[in-house]
Amino acid sequence: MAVNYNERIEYILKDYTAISPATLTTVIQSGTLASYKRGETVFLQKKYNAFEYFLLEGIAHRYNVDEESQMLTTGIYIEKNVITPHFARTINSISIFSLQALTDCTFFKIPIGAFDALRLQNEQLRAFGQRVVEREFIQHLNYEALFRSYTAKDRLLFFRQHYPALENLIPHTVIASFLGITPVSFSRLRNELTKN
Amino acid sequence: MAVNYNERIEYILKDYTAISPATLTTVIQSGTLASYKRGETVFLQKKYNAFEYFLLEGIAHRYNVDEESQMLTTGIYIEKNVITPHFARTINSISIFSLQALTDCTFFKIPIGAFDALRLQNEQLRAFGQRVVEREFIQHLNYEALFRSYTAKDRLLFFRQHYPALENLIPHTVIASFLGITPVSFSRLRNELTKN
DNA sequence: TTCTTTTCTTATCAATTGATAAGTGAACCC
DNA sequence: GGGTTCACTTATCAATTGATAAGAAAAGAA
Repeated sequence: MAVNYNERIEYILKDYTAISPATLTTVIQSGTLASYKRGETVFLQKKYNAFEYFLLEGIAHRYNVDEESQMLTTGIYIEKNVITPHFARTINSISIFSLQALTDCTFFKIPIGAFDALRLQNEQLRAFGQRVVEREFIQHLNYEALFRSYTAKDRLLFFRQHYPALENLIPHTVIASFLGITPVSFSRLRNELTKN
Repeated sequence: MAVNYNERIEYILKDYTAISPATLTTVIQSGTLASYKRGETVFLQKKYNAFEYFLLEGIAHRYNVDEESQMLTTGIYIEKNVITPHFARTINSISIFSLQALTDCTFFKIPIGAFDALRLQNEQLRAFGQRVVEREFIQHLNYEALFRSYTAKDRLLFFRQHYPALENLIPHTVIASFLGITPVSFSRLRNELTKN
């Protein structure tokens, strides 16, 4: 079953705001497709990057590496979603986290200069960019509450609601890291929740 | 001892980027001072707000109220700092959190329209705005790691490093909420850490 | 002042989570 | 096929954290 990537770009844009056919065409012409195999890195923390990304197919996660070279997952992206925008994940275009494909992935990527130029000309794309940022902050707010006042079990239930079926598709170590618990605790909670 | 508020506005601006005397004057003329007594609300979640704020004197915190009307503190602001910028804390100028004075506070507030206009004309203020956002995201990243992979004791130590002496100035319930632990656990950790 | 209220501490016990190690099963390599 | 590695589970025990209640100290009110 072949995936229609242009339809997915349209889906993502329209998920945030109204987009005319002309705008859609302009966006599609401004970027290119990029595919990554499971495990490959899309961009690296502390490295230069100057693209916006739409995740068209597959699952990816963002992570940071701490002093003891332990990987910490701080976000998970599923298909038909935008990756956190460039301005919010870089400083002077230097990434503050890494992005890795957890399954085979296809992205649509647009050079940041081209996208900024489009936004200047196009009201719809300005609105799109603004809505993306708004959702990003709402999510941020949810997570602030989630990690401060919910138990690990609650966080797993939250995860299952927001990322259904993902538990069977990506490594449990990644999910456990994302939820802020050890893989052993994660397995224990899974066991406990299936008993009910 | 009287506080020179203009000096503090200058301090805050220059803490982020170079600011000329002319720019400083323009900023000062664009806003007004606003004072709040301890316990008073500066702005409320789900209410309209259209200002940028500099905290010149005092301590404030941002919080949200959950389903069980429990207050959850998600950020603490100390004097000579900017409050999270308008675009990052509102959706269509509706606040996504509340801000409350924890001690008597004095803010410098600028209507968002006036500040946006200044930024359009003034390269220094554009840079200022950008740096504020950058620091905001860096802090966000720190907290993502802090709550996912550090213990409550580590978070308290982090808090003491970043907010020295604050433990004696604001309610412990606020700090405990901010750290994601109960006030009882907070007291226990304080006790444990003084023994060393 | 005295009384009341609020804030913080301490104690006890239960529940959650982590650390470590061993076991199971699947995937992969030769 | 056998053997190895990797991912997940399960078990045991220790450490952390929460819930509840009671006590001590500080702040406010009359």
